Amino acid sequence: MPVPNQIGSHKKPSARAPARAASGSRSPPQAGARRAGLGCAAPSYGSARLANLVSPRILAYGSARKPSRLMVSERLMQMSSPSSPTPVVTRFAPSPTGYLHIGGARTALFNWLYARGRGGKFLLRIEDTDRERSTPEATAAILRGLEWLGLDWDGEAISQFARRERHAEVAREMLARGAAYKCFSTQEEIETFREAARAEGRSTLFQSPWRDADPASHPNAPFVIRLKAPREGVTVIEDAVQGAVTFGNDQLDDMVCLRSDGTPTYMHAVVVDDHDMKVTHIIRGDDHLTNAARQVQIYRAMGWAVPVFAHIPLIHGPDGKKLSKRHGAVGLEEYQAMGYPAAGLRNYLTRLGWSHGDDELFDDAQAREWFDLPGIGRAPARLDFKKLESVSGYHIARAADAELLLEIEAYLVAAEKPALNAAQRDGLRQALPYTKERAKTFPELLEKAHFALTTRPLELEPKAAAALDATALGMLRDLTPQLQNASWKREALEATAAAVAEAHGLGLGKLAGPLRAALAGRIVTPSVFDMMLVLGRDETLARIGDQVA
RNA sequence: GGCCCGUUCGUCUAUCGGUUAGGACACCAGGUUUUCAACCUGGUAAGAGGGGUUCGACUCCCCUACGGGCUGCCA
Repeated sequence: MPVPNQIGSHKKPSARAPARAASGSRSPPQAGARRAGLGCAAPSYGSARLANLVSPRILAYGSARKPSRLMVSERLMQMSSPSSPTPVVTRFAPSPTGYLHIGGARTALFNWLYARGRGGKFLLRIEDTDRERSTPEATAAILRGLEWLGLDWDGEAISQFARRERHAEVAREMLARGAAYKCFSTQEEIETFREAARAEGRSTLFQSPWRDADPASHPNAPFVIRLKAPREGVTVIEDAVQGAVTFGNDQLDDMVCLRSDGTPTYMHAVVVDDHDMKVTHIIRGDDHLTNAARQVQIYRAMGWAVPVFAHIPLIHGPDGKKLSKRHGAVGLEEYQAMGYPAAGLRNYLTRLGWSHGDDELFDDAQAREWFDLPGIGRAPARLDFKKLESVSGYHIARAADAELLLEIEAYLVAAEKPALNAAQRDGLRQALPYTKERAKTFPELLEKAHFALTTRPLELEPKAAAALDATALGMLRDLTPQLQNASWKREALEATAAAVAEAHGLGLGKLAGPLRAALAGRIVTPSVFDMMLVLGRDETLARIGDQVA
């Protein structure tokens, strides 16, 4: 687990490094030339590295069909080939407006897997520019969630809000480059424009009258800085998951980069931050696919290298609808509180919307090795708790006892259940080998380990009490002296029990039921012999004695 | 409304023009068994619909339907 991270550190070299250190070494921008010559009919990647990504066909005809996934993946492979030393840098950039959404957790997981599998970096950035909705509590919840899921990030989490000066600086530079302009239109004017457009059935995308205005005519009034986006041609996103996605530039308006109060918009801040953080691969929800087109225009306006985009489908609820609170658990913490092990959730979430052939169950090392962008599906996946349970059971069964114990205690805290006392912890530790193989969740495991957590006198469940009828008690009485002398080994105990049952002309099953009831007070438990081994001779005899007395 | 994305068993998915369309979860049946499980064996179950292209389409193209996203001085 990473050391607790501080938000908003200004010491972060990657965050505060001057822009020229990053962009100065890259190929010179060609955006200007392209805009003049081609009207931006073709994507103008500011980097030779990324130019590989685009097939000649796409470059020549922006509206060309999307290439097959194979074509895309081949180009991606070229990119990460040894000839390209660029280290992979991914990031997770949640808004701190609530809990960590399970879908967001999966996005973080994909980014983490991709970076970690390639010796790259996984960064965390908190998008807290919306001061109204951002809270420190939400940030803390996100960090806590990521730590629980086992997704460690490099360096300190970066606060986007803390970087607002840098965002403004870039906006001003765009202004200086002629790639942006000051817009003095008021919100009311824009609204009026939109209403009129709607009424006439025109596009409601705002067209500012200030786009080509003479600076001499600028009033002394508040203004926003808008991107001077190309109006002709198309913008193509070469997406590692969705393929080439083409947007007509007439669908993209001159978005606001800097608000009239001097703060950056999300669209602008992401691009600046991703560039400054040297992010090479942006893996995020496909609700950002359209945004990507607008963001690419900012990259081009600044002559920056465009990162690889991978827009992954969102997770849906079991009914196929967008995952929301009415589906039950949406926050990652709820999953911890339900008692799923982190490793199981990682495995399940990784497999949800991504595949590596028929592989279903794997550990982190395998996931890191196998995870790749072409394996990501394009359709939204539904949450299936049955499968989550199954996968979780697999991971509980193969977890080391010591770690399991720690995780179970953390679960107890998360679920707001009473903590284990020393005796219970010890009992659970001993019962673990006999219970973990058959539990899908921690509460289920605890239920099966109940016999080792409880103390005499046992409270009998009604069904357990019913199992202790006269015949049963008779057998238990006969069993007692045998147990006092038996060797406390599984085989010996089995033989002893079988002999007593046989003496009564019954099968072992007829004895096991009552014995189970006496030892655990319940009828759902591990093997009676396993329980006897865990309990020890004295406790076993005492519990039987409590019933036969 | 406009633009963009998606659609293989109930669910997650494999399939990269030629397969009896495979696996996993779930479900059903049987086996094993000291309960619940776990485990073993077997089974039911799928290419949204319609047109093309092709000797041959789940795979490529078009249309329709359905689902989702974007269309903000939110992120």
